[in-house]
Amino acid sequence: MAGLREKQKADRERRILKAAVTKFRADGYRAVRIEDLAELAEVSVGTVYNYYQTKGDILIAVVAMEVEEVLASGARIVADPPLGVDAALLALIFEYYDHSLEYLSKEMWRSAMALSIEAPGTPNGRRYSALDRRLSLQVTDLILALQARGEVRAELDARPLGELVFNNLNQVFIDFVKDDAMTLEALRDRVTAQTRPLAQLITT
Amino acid sequence: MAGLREKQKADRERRILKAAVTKFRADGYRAVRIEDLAELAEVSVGTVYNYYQTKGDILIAVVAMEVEEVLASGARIVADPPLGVDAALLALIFEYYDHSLEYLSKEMWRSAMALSIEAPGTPNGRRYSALDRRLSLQVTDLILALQARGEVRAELDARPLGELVFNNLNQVFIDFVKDDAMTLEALRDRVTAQTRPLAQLITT
DNA sequence: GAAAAAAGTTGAAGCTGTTCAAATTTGTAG
DNA sequence: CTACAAATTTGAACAGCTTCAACTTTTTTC
Repeated sequence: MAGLREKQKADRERRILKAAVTKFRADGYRAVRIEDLAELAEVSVGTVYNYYQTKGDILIAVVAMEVEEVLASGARIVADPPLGVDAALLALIFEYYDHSLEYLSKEMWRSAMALSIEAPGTPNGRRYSALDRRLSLQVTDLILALQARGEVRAELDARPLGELVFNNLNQVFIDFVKDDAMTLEALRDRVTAQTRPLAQLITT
Repeated sequence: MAGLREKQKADRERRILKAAVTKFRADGYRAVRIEDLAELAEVSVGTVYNYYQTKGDILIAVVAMEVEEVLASGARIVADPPLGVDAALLALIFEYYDHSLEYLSKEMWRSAMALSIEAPGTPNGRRYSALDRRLSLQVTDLILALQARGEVRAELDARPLGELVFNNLNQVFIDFVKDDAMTLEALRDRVTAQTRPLAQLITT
């Protein structure tokens, strides 16, 4: 089919998303007004709301692209983890962390996290939470892979362990984006201090 | 001194805070307008802003009262923890959880958490983060107490371990307030599944 | 006790996310 | 090609948080 209408629709949505990525990174999520996005995307304010339910919805769409990439990178590590429990866990965690600021500023992360907590029932919030869950499952998958290789004690239940590790790395990441002065290196150091002793405890 | 001015000032602040507690619990943080608080407290909208910087600031003040109480309860457990590493850790965690909904609804928690993440530099955000830090330190203190009693391996560093346990209980609590259908019992079960194996690993 | 200064209160105006009824554009039928 | 229907766009209107210049109350000064 690909009628004129469909083509224009897809084009408008693309333009709005592109405007959002550009503006959010340049001026920060907070400072950007819907009117600014509409102007840059060459549509009206009402049209923006035709494609995205709220301002937060636009941000989540941007964040989701980033997290999908990270999940793909993580899958490669789970498929063939480095030797050693601590090395494997930290490789996955650093993969998450190191890519985190590639497309998103700390301010954008803060806003996205705040949105997902404040409005968990909305499509936005659900979408963000679903991504979190997939990240958590990926950590569990890694532990399962390490158990299969005989590196992690077989009697331990991988699921709660994976959740524990993910919850910790996620909370440390929250602290990281809350503090504009904190470097990626400091972030790595902190998570290492907490993850390594655990890794040693669960190693066979 | 206690001049008339000081007395009226303290009285107004008290009335605003009381109005906030009442209204937030009754109608939810989101639904309450500053105008509603002003009306109930018998002041003008402008006066509310004279005592609190933002709407979020009022919420943080309410939440802070709650967390202070929880810290006091927690201190009693740290002073004389139950026997057994898992029992002691879970006693402290349950103390936190069980009191959490006494004065605050899930919606209020969500809003407060979102605020602290979104605006970490404001007095509000800093205040909330400081409370989190004190909670985290309390968990570390408990582990130190258990080490002193010889129940936790002496060679383990209590600080990162305490942070790990706190980060996990905090993240699980976030998931709890994000899901209106989740019960306190389910919350306890989840944190137990994750904390107990760790407790066993660190036990002497 | 009156006048001046200091502190605090007030509510209308400003700003920005969101809604919705009218207008426009695109697709379809005869 | 014209008339009609369906889908989409539009921007003015609305709501609620926040600001601030004018006003009121309390304190200080003489």
